[in-house]
Amino acid sequence: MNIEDLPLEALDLPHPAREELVLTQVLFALSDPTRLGIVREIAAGPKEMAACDALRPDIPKSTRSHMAKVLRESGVVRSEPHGRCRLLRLRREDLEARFPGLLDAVLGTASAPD
Amino acid sequence: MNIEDLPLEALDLPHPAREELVLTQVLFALSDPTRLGIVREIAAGPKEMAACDALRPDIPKSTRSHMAKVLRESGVVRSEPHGRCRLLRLRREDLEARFPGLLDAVLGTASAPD
DNA sequence: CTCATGGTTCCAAATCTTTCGAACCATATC
DNA sequence: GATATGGTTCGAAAGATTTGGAACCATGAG
Repeated sequence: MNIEDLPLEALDLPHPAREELVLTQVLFALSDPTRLGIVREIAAGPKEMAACDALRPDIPKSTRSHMAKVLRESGVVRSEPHGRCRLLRLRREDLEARFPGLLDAVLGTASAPD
Repeated sequence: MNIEDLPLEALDLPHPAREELVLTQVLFALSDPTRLGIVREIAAGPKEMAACDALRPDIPKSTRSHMAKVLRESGVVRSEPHGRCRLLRLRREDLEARFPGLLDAVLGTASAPD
């Protein structure tokens, strides 16, 4: 059974359903360089929050958590418990369904100097 | 001679050059419902600021001007003097060159309820 | 069970954005 | 030239977002 098939309620933090995604909120979530950096990092596959370079240096826990929250609440990312860590997964299919081509366009752009 | 061919310095307000466009700034400019509304309105062709529905109701001049400014400074829009008015023009080619597919993806989405 | 780790929540401070009045500027029309 | 119109700029107030410390929670490892 795949995590995608679980009802969203099964996860311990609230995630918007696909139909609830709002374009302006998604654009806002992606409009911050650090958050966009996280998204780029998990584009190739899910990644533990603790392993994200964009979150690592010396950023306090609460700040990192807040960044993940903005991505989660906008529906860009799914955050699932994974042992002691949290796995961040890009909600590719949901985003593609609601906003076709958007993610590819955003990720397709060379990352520097954003 | 086309406005597109003029050096940016020829316009009375500063516009970033194509190479200077920054993805996160563009996304931020588009992440506000009113500003996105303006962009949708000028997607089919340039439009006078004064004719934009998104700006019309009872919004004070200074507020409207500020909204146009955010779009202009991020490079989403070119604002050219046009008689007494100002013509807003979507910087399609520049955006397409820097962020291929982004604008289509953003505009392709049904506008409601964003 | 105990501890370390990774993360969340709550809260307050700092920062950034938005809003809008007032003053001002430019163009078009009379 | 005078006036009306559409817009900019400035500055201040209101509102949102971001940052980070402290307390807390859950899981995995010992």
